[in-house]
This record gives sequence, structure tokens and C-alpha cells, in this order.
Amino acid sequence: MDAHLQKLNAFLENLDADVKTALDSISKTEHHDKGAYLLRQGDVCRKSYFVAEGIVRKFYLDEGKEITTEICFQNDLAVSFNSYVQQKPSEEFIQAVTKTTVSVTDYAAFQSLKTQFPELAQLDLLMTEQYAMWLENRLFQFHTLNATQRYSQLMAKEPQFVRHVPLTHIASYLGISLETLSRIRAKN
Amino acid sequence: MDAHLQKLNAFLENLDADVKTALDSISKTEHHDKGAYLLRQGDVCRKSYFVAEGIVRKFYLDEGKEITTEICFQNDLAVSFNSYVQQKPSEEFIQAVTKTTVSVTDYAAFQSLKTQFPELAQLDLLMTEQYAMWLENRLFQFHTLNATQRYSQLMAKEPQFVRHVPLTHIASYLGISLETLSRIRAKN
DNA sequence: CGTGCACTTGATTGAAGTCAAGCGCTGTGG
DNA sequence: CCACAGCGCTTGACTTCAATCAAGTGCACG
Repeated sequence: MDAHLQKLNAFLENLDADVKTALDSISKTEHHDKGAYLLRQGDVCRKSYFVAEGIVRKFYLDEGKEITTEICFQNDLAVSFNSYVQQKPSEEFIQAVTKTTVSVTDYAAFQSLKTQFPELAQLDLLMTEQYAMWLENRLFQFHTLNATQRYSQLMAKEPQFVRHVPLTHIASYLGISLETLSRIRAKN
Repeated sequence: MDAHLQKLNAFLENLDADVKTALDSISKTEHHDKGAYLLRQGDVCRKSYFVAEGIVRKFYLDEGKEITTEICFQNDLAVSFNSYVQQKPSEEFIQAVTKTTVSVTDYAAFQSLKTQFPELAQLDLLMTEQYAMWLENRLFQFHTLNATQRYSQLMAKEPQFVRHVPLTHIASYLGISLETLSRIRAKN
């Protein structure tokens, strides 16, 4: 997992200057207030959001309840994956958890840039692989760990989550109720 | 989901003849008996297994118990994803559930072929995207459905699972105990 | 100062797990 | 050719983890 992320970062750093400037030319910086929506359910995700500063989360609604699927920090990429890939309406919302600065890249522009620069196609694959491995790992955790263990793992691996994100979001991200999470936290 | 799969299939069919023959040249057909292992935990997954006939499953061990992560039928691709992508030892086993015929493609050969044929790089991305969307969907189901609902969905969408795969594997694939699955089935 | 949000605590319920026993095939060796 | 061993599945009794419902606390901010 980490090895692949390092590979990805190394790949990013070693991109030719002209590729980087091309990427810059199709990206722009945006600022969003806490609570602002970068994407709403039903919209097509035509942009990718690279978090430069702040925290962003993805969630969907299940019987009126918000289920947080991912929490993105600095240097994470936030997209509604299946909406972005298929350019069809999103199930998910993307929302700023705090005041945030994101670097926004247009889907269509990126696709066409990929045909010019094969290394961007490689980058796309690397990022998608990374996301798939992250999903596999998350599924593994749901399959094998109980509520307490999932929380402990999160604390161990992503302590910044608990420090900066409301427990409501953490709970739904872990697939447990807010009350249970509160009780788990009380026992330590 | 389906739209993307169609795109993938169309893409496959429209591959140039020379690309197809190149692919063939790095693939070979294998036959495996029921119960045979195509990949064991600890081995590096250096091949992808395209199921031509029969059924194959992926599973890992959690405290000595087998957890089935995926069940592959005809035209599905079976790989231990993170082992294949990172070429590091696999957590998962890949096992023939029935007598099977698989088309086996070498990882390294495929990688080098991608540099010759950009459409294979595209194909790789499309397949990875497909897998990531499948994982997202599975995670979604674990997040929002109870045991009964998960089983019903599987029955609705993948009836061949229940017809051809032992319930033990179905149960662990759905993340429920064999006994609970049996009781769910009794109530219909 | 009070309204609302973030979180806690308590009581109760319910879904699904575990442990245990048993049934009915199938297939194989004596 | 029959017997019994083992696999795949079911059924029952009991337990447990976590959800839900319901109050209540404390703090932030307009």
C-alpha cells in the first residue's frame, strides 16, 4: 500500500516540466467555506479536486441519513469516482468539512491531455490502482474488524481524522452509530 | 456500472487484430481441477487469470477462517489485485471452485506490451476502473444493507452464485455466518 | 441569554454470531 | 454391495455486539 503511494509520489515529482505546466494550465485554485458543497448528488462530477488545504468529505444519503465514504486531507484527491469515470450523475456529495483550498482540474481537459502525454495516462492508472487498493483495504476492515477494532485502527493510522473531523462523520465513515462510537471512546 | 462494462466489452471487441494476436502470444490456456490453487498466500501474483470456463474464487484467511472476497465466473478476470499491481506477496488465495479453464497472461509480458500498444494501457485503466467501481458498490452494500438484504440483492443480480457455489463461500462472501444464511434462506 | 450543535449516558431491543447437534447425500474402501 | 465417513447444509438454544430511542450536558456564537 505505502510502497505504491511512494511510487505515485515519485512519479509525480519526476514529471517533465512541460507536463506539469500543461497540467497547471487546465487547473485552477478554488476556495470553499466550511460546509460548502463542491459537488451535489445528481450532478455529474466533471472536475477532480486536489485538496491543497483543509478537509473535504464524500458522503451519500441512505434513507435520509448521511453516510460518509471518504475523508480527504491535504494532498488527497476528491472525486465521486463512478460519476467522474462514467461522466454520469453522482450518488455522492462532496463537501468542505473545514475552510478549504482545492486545485480543480477539468475532466475533459485532462482526458485530452492524456493523449498528448502518455505519462499522464500512466498517472491516471496509478491513481486508480491506489484508490482500488484503498477500497480493498476498507472492505477487508469491514469484513474482519468489529466497531472497536475499526476505530482503533483509524486512531493508529489516521490520528488526524479524530483531531479535526466531527465524530458524527467518523462514526458513519466507520459504519457505526454515533452513540456506539462515543461509548468506545469512553473506554480508554 | 453496466454502461462501463459495455464500454469495456466494446473496447475489447474493437481491438486491432495485431493487438489481439500479440495478447494471445503472451497468454496460455490452463486447466485446473476442482479445489486446485491457482495462487497461494505468500506467492506473488505474476499472472492474470481470465476465466474461460468454470468458477474461481479469491479468499484470505482471518484467524484461520476463510473469507471469500470474490467469486469469478466465465469472462471474469481473477487476480490478487494488490499483489498483481505491486508485484509483492499476496494475502489472498485463488482457488478453482469447479473444474476450470483459464486463460493465463503474464504480468511482465503484459506490461511491456502496453508500451507497444497504447490501447492496452487504456484497457488496463478501464479494467481497473471497473474493479474499483465494483469494490465501491460492495462497500456500499456492507454499509447500508443487512444480511437478508445483501442476500436478496445477490439472488437478484447474480443468481448463478447460489446455483453453483457452496453456501459456505456465499456466506463468507456476504460477510455473514453459514447458519444465518441458512436461516435467511429458510424464510422464503 | 438562549438556541443549536457536538457529544455523552442510560435503558432497551434486535440482528446476527457461536456452540452444538443432527440430517441426508455421495462416494469409497472393506 | 453395503457401511460409514465426510461434506454441505439445517435447526435449536443461547449470547453478544451494536442499534435505537430518549434525555441530558456543555460549549460556541449570534
